Amino acid sequence: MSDPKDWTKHMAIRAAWMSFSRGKTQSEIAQLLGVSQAKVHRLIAFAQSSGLIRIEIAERPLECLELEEALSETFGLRSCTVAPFEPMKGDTDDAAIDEVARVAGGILAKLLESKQIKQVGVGMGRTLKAAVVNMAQISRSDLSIVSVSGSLTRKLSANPYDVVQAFQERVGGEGYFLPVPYLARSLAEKEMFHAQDSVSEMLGKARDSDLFVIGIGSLDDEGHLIRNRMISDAERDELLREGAVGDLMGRFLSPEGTLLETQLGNQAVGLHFEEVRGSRVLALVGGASKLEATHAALRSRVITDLVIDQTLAALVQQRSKGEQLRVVK
Amino acid sequence: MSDPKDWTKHMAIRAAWMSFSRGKTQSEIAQLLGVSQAKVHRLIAFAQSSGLIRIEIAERPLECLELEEALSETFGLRSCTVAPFEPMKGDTDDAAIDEVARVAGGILAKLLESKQIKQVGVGMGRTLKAAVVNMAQISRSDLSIVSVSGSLTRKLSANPYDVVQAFQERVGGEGYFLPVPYLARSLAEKEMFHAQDSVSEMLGKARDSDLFVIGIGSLDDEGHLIRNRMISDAERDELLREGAVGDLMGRFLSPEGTLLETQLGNQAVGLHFEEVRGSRVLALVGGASKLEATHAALRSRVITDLVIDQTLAALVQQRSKGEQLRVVK
DNA sequence: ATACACTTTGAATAAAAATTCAAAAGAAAT
DNA sequence: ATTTCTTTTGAATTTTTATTCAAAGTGTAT
Repeated sequence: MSDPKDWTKHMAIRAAWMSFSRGKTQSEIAQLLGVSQAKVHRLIAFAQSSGLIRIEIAERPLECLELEEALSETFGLRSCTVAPFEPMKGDTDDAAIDEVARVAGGILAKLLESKQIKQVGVGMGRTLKAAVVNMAQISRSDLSIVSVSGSLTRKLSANPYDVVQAFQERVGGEGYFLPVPYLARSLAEKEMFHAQDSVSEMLGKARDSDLFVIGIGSLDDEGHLIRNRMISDAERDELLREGAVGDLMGRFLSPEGTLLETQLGNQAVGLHFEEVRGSRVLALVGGASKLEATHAALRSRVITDLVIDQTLAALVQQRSKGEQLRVVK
Repeated sequence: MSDPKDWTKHMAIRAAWMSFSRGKTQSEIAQLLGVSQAKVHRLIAFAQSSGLIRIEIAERPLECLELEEALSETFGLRSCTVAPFEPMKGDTDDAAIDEVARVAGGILAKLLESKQIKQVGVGMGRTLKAAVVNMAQISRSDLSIVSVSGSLTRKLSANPYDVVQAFQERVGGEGYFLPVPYLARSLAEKEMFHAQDSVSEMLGKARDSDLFVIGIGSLDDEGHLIRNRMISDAERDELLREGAVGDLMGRFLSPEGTLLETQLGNQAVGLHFEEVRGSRVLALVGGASKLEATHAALRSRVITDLVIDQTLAALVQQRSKGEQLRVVK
């Protein structure tokens, strides 16, 4: 009780109960706690930011439910969850990603609480990382968390190592990751990695996951590949010229959702998306800038479960309707 | 979407997401929804009051955890949960009961979500009713909910019928209750009831419950027996003279937690607490006025699991320490 | 149609929460 | 011990939320 960090947490919990459960005002709480109203505000803010307080809304708006049904139907999904997100002036793609992460955090927690799933394969990306951070603590020390791709990337706080790490913190299971790069420098280097026993064993293990949780990468400036300098601008331009619209587990996709045979795609160290086809694959994606990539990824039919924000969902649905019309013509 | 009730709910859900998840102000939401700020406030208030929004605080204050441990130890409880409740000027026992109900609602939902429990026996009382109302909706259509006592009581919205009903609404299972009075008018009448096949069958079924959820009754003006005119003032005085401090499943208790052989106690139609000894018995109790009754009930050692408010818990703990000292002396 | 009771609405206002800012209190380095 | 830099604090203020109240709307009985 003397540690100042513990004291803050303890007081934050007391303040949170008085505020949220009893409905007392910050001034009343301040009086009881012997601090200022501003301090009470800070305590409650701390409680919220450190995840001590979880606010759950039982239902999603009709608009979302409709999109869920439409997308499930169009892309043959086993489940689809559309995170409510009505765009308002002043918010960017980041806000959409936050919403997806929040909703996905709840879904992941529920999914993993049942002991059906014994091993999850995880990809990389900002959305994924945020979703795991938003996940409530559960106890699943029997769960294995395996990275499906190479885990060495310069800096980048959303790298596989980091996602696995965060996952482990929340569920208490065992984490595995590949100490090799995400993208090899050459085909030869990639083959060298894959030839190593430790790597192939790891990938073999990853392949056996009961659930894969992955992101969808876009090729614009917002995409993690660009943003984190995993590919150069020249390489990006090359990919765009070849018709790539995004990546799924490090492999590049055409707008039709088929694999684009490129040099760079073959340099990805990790599971190929064709290797997980047929397994349960949960994709998390948010932000309007991911439209092309998401549409392509869904058309690949590898994804079985989707969490997506409302705005992007509406765009994808609209796009797929357009495609259908064009085909009919 | 044209039904005004549905419209309100739908808009409330939209507003709730924007407010709680996105952190938008009511004015921003009002603009998007095309209504006034006051309306947005009302929509969010509606969402909260109708249970669409659930706020969970991950941990309880240290004070509560300490009391939980102390009470578990003293009264041999399998589990004990102390609902945070630091008394502040202006709140009555009702506020404490609310807190117990909130916390208990969460515990019940979690307990029943696992399919371990196939049948619950429920008692009566305000606290119980409130706890069930606070329970999140779960799907357990295989669950049986059985009243452990007679269900006919004049008015009184916390009667067994009502508790079973509310329970059923939340979990979707089957509800059973006894269409006989809670307290018979005489011993003869009670025996007549018990002699009926339907009644004895029902009680037999109730006895097989995997979990009993009950309240603890006090004999002061706050107690449900008095408040709802289930016993007359004269009867109450008689009970007090005989040394009764409260009731457990309709039977009256001495301060030591032993059964008080009284006329009235024998008129209770329903399971006797001795019939559930050894089973899992979850008691819910809140409010400082229940001190004597709670202490006695815990001493009976029938209760295995307890949800209690912080203030009452502290009082009970203090009282039991006093008793111990007196014994040592 | 008209009167009556009862809701629902939003502008205005009161109350509470969030932020700002300057002062005080701690650390870290000299 | 002194200086410097960072952090923490609460009074004051701003911003947001909650309540009040009068007006408009809705349904019902006559």
